[in-house]
Amino acid sequence: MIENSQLLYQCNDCSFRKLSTLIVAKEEFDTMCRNTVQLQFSKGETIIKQGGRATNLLFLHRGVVKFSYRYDTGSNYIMTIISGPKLVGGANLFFRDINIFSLTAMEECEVCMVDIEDFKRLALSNPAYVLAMIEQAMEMFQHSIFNFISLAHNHVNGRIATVLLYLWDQVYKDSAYNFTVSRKELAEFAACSHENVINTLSRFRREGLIGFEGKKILILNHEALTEISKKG
Amino acid sequence: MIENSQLLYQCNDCSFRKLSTLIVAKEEFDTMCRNTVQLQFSKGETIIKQGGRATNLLFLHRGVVKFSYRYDTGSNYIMTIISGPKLVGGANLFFRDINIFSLTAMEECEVCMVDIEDFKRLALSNPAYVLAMIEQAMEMFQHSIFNFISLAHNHVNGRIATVLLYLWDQVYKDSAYNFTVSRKELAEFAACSHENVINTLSRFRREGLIGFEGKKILILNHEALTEISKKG
DNA sequence: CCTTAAAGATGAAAAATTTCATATTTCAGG
DNA sequence: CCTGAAATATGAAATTTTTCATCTTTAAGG
Repeated sequence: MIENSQLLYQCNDCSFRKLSTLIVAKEEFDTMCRNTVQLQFSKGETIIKQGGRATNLLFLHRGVVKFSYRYDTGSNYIMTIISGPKLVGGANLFFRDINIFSLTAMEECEVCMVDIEDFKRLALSNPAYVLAMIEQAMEMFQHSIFNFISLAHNHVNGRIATVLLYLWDQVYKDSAYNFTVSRKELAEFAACSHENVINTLSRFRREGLIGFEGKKILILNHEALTEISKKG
Repeated sequence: MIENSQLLYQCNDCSFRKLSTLIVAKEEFDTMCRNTVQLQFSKGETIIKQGGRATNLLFLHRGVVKFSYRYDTGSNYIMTIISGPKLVGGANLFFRDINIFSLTAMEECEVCMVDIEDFKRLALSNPAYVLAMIEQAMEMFQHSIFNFISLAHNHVNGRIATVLLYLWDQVYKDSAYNFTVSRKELAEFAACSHENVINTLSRFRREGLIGFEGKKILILNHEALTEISKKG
């Protein structure tokens, strides 16, 4: 457990700790966390910077973050968006020294940064723990892959439908946050121009597939969108 | 070691065994392989079928294979192409029961199929071995990711350049095989129509960037192609 | 409350891409 | 050697997508 009087919340409530201590002893887990820091990030803040050193394993307690890749030309591509509580940093943190992507808070986020060496120390004495953590990280990866497949196969229509459904079903459903991703971010996620996103969203709204409530996006016809996501 | 008088080749020469026994004892490795089978696949044969059960860890000794995803509509997308010797099946085999992709031989292939339960048994007693294997599998994954990023960001020009360079640098260079991927397969890899591949390859040839030698594709101007891969 | 910047919206022109029609080449099998 | 299927090639029409110009709305700061 983290020894700090100014903790944002108590480690007893931590879902990462609960999950981990199903496999490793509480004492072992708390030893791993002796260099761990709890951090808070506001909307738009960079948590991990592309090109920087990967020295921590990251657990997202609360909030929504995006993984993005930036080109020399300045354009961005969003690989995936996820909400906590979830282990992040399997793909780009586990076994690479340098971060491939940036990680940016899309909502107020609470994060624990575990020292990667402390994690490896525990991992080497607990093979089952490694397997469980990798499985966690893979889950996130698999979602990105299906998004990529949609990208490779579908036209913008289908790509935007896929992205909307993913965000609705996997990220914002049952979450305290509103589904309020900007058109520009949706464009970076669906890999098209932001004008195309704006047009497509307008059309989806005219057709009654989605609705707007202020900045919030609502899925009104899940089946029809699923159909578009698959076929078009 | 596999006890079989009709082995395609001897386990003493196996690079998977050499790599593994840097970390685990020879006896442990050979115990893991007691249910392992050596198999040979001809060009076009399916090694692993999308939707089928994932019961084996796969080591590609020799040959070239493609990972592909098939839609209900019948269209294919090639996720990546790799050449042996390499561990395959990290992403779709390690921690999923059902294969997400198909694996198809693009050349004569020699493969060892290790029972996943036998692997897990060894893994649970050797955490360092898990880490090493995951790292192997991640390497392959990272290549797919950069290909996906090119897909998301570039026009067909750049995507085809990226794919050609990847195949030339990572798959066919220093290999006994010829770079003879069909236009249709290149299209499935670069996510565009095969006509577009044909046109683009013709243009690249006219501009002296690539050359054909029978069915074989040659990269003539690596720098120029790299430029296109980055900027276009 | 005003000002300004950013986000959202719309339509037309330009560019990229796919589809389709058609032709040629290659290659395996009878 | 012939034949048919598959791969390669080419060009034009149709479609999709981006780019650009312009405008409105929203949100934040002074």
